[in-house]
Formats: sequence, C-alpha cells, structure tokens
Amino acid sequence: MTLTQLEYTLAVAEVGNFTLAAEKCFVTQPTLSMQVQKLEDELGVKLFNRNTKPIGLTPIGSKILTQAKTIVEESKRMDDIVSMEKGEVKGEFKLGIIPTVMPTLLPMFLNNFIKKYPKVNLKIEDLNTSSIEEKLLGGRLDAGIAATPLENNKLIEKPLYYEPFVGYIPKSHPLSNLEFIEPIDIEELEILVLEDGHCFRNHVLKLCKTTTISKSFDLKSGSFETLVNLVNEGPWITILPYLQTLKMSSVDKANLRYFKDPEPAREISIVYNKSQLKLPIIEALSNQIEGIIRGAIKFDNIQLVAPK
Amino acid sequence: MTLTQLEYTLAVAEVGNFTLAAEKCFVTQPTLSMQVQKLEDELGVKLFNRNTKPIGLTPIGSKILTQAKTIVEESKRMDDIVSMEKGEVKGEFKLGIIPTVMPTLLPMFLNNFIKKYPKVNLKIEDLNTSSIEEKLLGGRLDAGIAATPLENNKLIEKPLYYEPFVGYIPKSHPLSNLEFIEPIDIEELEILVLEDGHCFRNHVLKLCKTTTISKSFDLKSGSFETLVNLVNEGPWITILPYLQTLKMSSVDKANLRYFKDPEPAREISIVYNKSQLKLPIIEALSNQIEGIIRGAIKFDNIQLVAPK
DNA sequence: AAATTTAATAAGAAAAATCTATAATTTTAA
DNA sequence: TTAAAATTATAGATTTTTCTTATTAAATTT
Repeated sequence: MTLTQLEYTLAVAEVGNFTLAAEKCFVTQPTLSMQVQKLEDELGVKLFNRNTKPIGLTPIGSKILTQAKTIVEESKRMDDIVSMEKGEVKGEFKLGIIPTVMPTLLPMFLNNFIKKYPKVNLKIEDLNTSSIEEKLLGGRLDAGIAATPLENNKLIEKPLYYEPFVGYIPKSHPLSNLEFIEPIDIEELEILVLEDGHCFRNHVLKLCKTTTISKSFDLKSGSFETLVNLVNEGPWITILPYLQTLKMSSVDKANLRYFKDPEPAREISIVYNKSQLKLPIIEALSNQIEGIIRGAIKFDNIQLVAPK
Repeated sequence: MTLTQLEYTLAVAEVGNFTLAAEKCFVTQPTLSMQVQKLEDELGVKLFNRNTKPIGLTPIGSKILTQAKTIVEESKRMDDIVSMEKGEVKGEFKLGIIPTVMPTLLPMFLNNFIKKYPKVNLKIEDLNTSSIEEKLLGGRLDAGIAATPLENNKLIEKPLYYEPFVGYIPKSHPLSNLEFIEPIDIEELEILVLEDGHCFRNHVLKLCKTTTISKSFDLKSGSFETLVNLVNEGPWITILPYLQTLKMSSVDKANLRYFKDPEPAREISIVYNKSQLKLPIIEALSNQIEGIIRGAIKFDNIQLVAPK
C-alpha cells in the first residue's frame, strides 16, 4: 500500500470515473487503473463496482476509502508542519468569511496578499458564522473571518478591526435632521435588516434592543445594496457596517448619519483552531489586513456590540 | 514522501541507530540511510542529529516524527478494516489483563487460542484497570480484561464470567469452624488485602463494608501467594478469587471457606473501544474464554460486588 | 448496428528502490 | 595517541516498480 495508490483511489471515488481521475492526478488512465488494481489485490477486496454508471464504491470500499482519506489528509499535514516550523508562508489555505464582511474586505487585501505571498494557495468561501465554527473544528477550514466574540473555547480569536455601525436615513425621514443619531432614536418597526442567518442582523436587533421584527412584509435579502435601494423608496431606515459605506455614490452618502460617541461597532476577528498549524499564514494575513484597515477606519471611541 | 520512508525514519528514531534500524526493517543499511535522506531532502529539513551517541532528533524532527507515527498508525488500520469486514481473525492484537486475573485465566486459554488462530499476533500485558481504560481510549490497546462495571460510557463491556470470592481461613482462626461464611463475620482488622492499585482490593474492602485498613504493619504485595503464606503464619484471614483456589495444594484447600448463598462475586469482562475494529478477534477470544470458564465455574446464585 | 466512451491488458521505457562494495567518519580500546 | 572497530555515507550495478504508448474489450450512446 502506497500513498500514491490511496490518492488515485480517492480520485476515482471523487469523480466516479477512471479516465477523469487519471487526468486529475496527472497520470495516464492505465497507470491509475493499475495502481487501483494493485491496492485491491493487496487488500484482497474489490473497492469499486465498475458496472454502475458513475463508478460506485462497494460497501467495504467505502469504509476503506474513509480510512484512505484520513491517511492522505494526515500525510498532507507534513508539509504544514515543516512550513510552520520554518515560518514559511506557503501551502493551501482555506479561509471562510462571513457574507457581510466578504464584499468589502476581500477587495481591500486580496490582490496585495497574493502578490506578496505567491506560494500561498488561498481558497476563499463565504460561510456564515456557525458554518465557520463547525468547519474549523472539523479541520475543513484553516481560518475564518467573523464577528466576535464567539464564546467558543476551542477556537482562538485574534481581533482584526472594529467596524462602527452607520445609519442610513433618507431625507424624507424625521431622523434625517439630526447630525448624530443614537440607538434609542430607532424604532424597531421602521428598520430594515438582513435575512435570518446573518450575524449582522443580530447586531442590529441587539443595538435597537428589540428581539423580533414584525412588519407588514417579510424581507429575505442578504445584500446591503437591496436594503439601501428599498430604504430610498420607502418610509424606512437601515443600519450599515462602516466599510460598506465607503464605496457608496455621493448621493447615497448624503443619507448617512453617524452614531453619537461612543459609536456602536462590531469586532471582526480572524478565528482559527487551537492546533495552530498554518500560523505563519494566519499571521501574514492578519498583519496585512490590520495594515490596510488602519488606513480605512479611524476608531476613537467605540462601544462593542456582541454578535450572539 | 512514501509510507516506507516514514517507517524507516520511525525505526531510526526508535533504536537510535541506522544499522539496527535497517535490520529491524529487513533492508540493508544503505537502503535505509538513502530513504531517510530522501525524506529529509524532500521536506527540506534535517530530522536527525547524527553527532550524538544514540542518534537524536532535531527539534523539528521530533514534530515530524510525531506526525509520521500517526500516519503510519492510520495506515496500519487499513488491514484491520479489511479483516473486520471479512470477519477474519488475524493481525496484531494488544490485550491488557489485570494482575489478579492474568495468572489464573491466561494459562487456561492461551495455548488453545494461539493454536486455533495462528494468524493472530497476540501482545499481552498486565495492566491495572485505569491503565487499561486509558490505553483503550488512546488506541494503544485493542481490548482489556478487567473487573466490571467500569462505568465508562466510551468503552464497551462484554461480561465473560462471574468469579465468586472465597475465604481463606487457617484452622487457628475461630471462623474456621463455620461451614459457610458471611461478609458480616469478617472484621476489617483481621483481613489481609492486596496493595493499593488492585481493584480486587476494592472488592474485598467493599464486601466487608470498610473503607480503610489500619493495621500494625503495612503490606505491599500484589501476589495472592504471599497473602496465603502470611495467613498461614499469623492470626489473619484473607479472601481469594475462585480461580485462584483451583491450583492450590490440598493442605491449603482445607482452609477454604465458601460464602453462604448468594455468593459474592466479581464480574470479569472483556472491554474494548467503541470503534469496534478487531471485533472478529474480540469475539473469537471471548467465545474461547467463555467456553473454558463454563467448565471451571458453576455459578448458580451470585451477588455482584462492584470494583469501584 | 455503428460510433463513441470508458476500462483493462500488454509490452517497453523511465524512474525508483534496493543491493554489494567501499569510502569516510566516529567511537572504542590499546 | 594510534590502531581497531563500529557506524554512516557514497557509488555503481541490479532489481523492482511505476509509468507510458498502443491496443483490446466492454459498455454506452446515437
């Protein structure tokens, strides 16, 4: 049994086809077929059922493949251990980012990061907070960027920045006359928030000290753009995270009303597993983001709002 | 990186010497040296410090070797999965047995077992109950034989037999006149028990409803033989497990006094991890033991004494 | 039923793992 | 301190394994 055999076998199980699997492994189809056969011979069991359309696993095959997966995964960690110890910033890095941070933060650092660390193979995915926690614990994610504190003692949080909340209030609304707003000004009925599942929704609801939103309609949107457009057309207001307001048109910007000091804000952190593998990449990433944010957010006096 | 390279490297770390490691791996020394070098080259780090007398690991080497160990261990499980699924009784099997069971039980089944299942490579170790639990959870043991219930919900217990307790009372002692004894007859001061750490000690103390033994001397012995010899010479009595009494001399046997129905007894079980790998071996082993015990212990009416 | 896709087989080429022989180095002992 | 012994590294030959190309066989699609 060799690691190569296990990798080839996993590829077949994944794509359900010997020819494609061979491509994926950068070898010819006979090579891959023979290695899979050798493994089957050595173990003395058929792993695949070659008769079905996408090639299927035999019952014992699926148990063996599960084990093969853990062996291959453990063997891939070897490189991480070396990079870790050498302090090298390289290798695959799976990063999850919550949707209310992704569109504003990612463009700010991605380009520079991949130029500065070309050996890092970033895999970015948008995930809500609970998926991030779950995948981090399962080792299917190397780090996440989320609103904190999470109060999960199996994960490490390193705060990156504090992002103030900003009110978006159209001219037609009475609050528009105020120079600075306060949480107490806002009534639950008039505020539009993101659909359930976004922690930013919780932030806003918490800020306004209300637990349920009962309106004459039900809004399911995950985009701040939709919210802003709706607010422009109706009798409502909404609350945005600061970074979201930077790229707005100057017309929309006129509708922004900042909170009175101390400004309510959310804490955005990079979150990772206690195993601490890939620490060099995590540090490179967080330093880069912190550097960029220092130029974008001037935070003097903020009041933290928890996401949970 | 290949599994072979990892195995060779682990062997060097274990024996601290390339030449011996090569022998252990059934290859020549240059072969092993070159493979270790290839691994070092591929990872880009020196794993061993060749200058020290027994070859030592570099700091990064020791981290890599830890990972190598888990990879190799996981890959060895592959065969177990196959045997498991095929129901084959073969492969390495690490069994821990508590010291108060080992000397009586082992001779009863070992010879027959290795004849009947020559493909099983039994590794037997005497371990106290807590070591068994710990090693089972850590995967360093495949099964244990111990007094139960353990009340550990991460382990599975399968009772093998119930072993009554028997009093050993010299003629000089007043209790010697009774045909059957009862727990209530026994005073804590007159009973000799095994040293701390043996669960049989707990059994006996529990039976006699006493928690501490305060004597004019302190006995540290793990052997029933010592106990019996002491009892023969002094004003004390002791309690033995039934199987221990079978091979006694007829002189000593005359000092045995059985308990009145229901006889107090301990439960001896085979204990194993929930992962249930190696179930075929576990079943073969427990069937064999049960079969043999059926002939040795006729248990009618017993009263279970817990070990904890 | 013909064409296409997909997996298995065969035979040779390339790569690798291993061996024997030997050199270099370190350790031990005189 | 030097000679002998033990241990590791290197070199070249040999065997084994892996991989490729070419082809066959089987299954699926048209």
